[in-house]
Amino acid sequence: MHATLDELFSALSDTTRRKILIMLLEDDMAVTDVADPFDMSLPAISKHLNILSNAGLITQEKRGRVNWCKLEPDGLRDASVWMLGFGQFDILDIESLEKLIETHIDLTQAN
Amino acid sequence: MHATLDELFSALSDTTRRKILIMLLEDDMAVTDVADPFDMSLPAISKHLNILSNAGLITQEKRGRVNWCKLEPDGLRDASVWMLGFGQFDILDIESLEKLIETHIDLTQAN
DNA sequence: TCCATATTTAACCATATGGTTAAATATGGA
DNA sequence: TCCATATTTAACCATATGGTTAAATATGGA
Repeated sequence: MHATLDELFSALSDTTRRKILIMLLEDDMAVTDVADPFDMSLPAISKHLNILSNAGLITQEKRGRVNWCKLEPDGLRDASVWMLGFGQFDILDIESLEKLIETHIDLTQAN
Repeated sequence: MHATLDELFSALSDTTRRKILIMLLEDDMAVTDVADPFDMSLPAISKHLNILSNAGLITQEKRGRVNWCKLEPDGLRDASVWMLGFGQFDILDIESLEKLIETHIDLTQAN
């Protein structure tokens, strides 16, 4: 039931969907609220959310009549692994990568 | 003339194209040689190569009648930046990321 | 029970995608 | 000059994608 890399990258290849992911970084959201900032019909957003679900990037949980969308934390993993495994470590110069990690560790220890 | 993230992720969302990128990691290749392992017509491969070019993932250089394809080292950068900037640093657990970096630094210094 | 709210399903449409084969083009070499 | 090799272009095709509107469905609340 693992999403394929095709599904993953394909899900990421649409601006609307990437924006939705960023929004969900903030907090879980109902479908209607996800749709709000977009100049697009609700069914269109519903379809985008399905694509994100199938790609394993979000999960949806129906409580009452509200369908809550939340980010799936591991969703990007396979794509990241492919990109790093691809071996072009210089993609991000190592320095800025290290800085990111340090920041992350600081945040982790601050917890 | 920068490729969009849409183009980038879309280019990566096809198995054939990802395989081509891996092949080019080895060495630059002529179109015919890229096509060889695939059960697919030459024009189909030619189109895939165009998509990879437009996404900024490869460059092509015509020498004589041969069109040489080579990996564009920075091609994945924007996609990586998006994914890291997305903030899910735990995608790859930090430890394995650090190991990758150490390995990379070792290789760099061995040069 | 009945209406409002939240969301999905169905039917449709235009365009994009990934493939095909046949023909065109350009270069190399005898 | 003429053929072979390398590749692209053109025309086509089936299916996928991203959108629409209208109708259906399910739950909440008065």
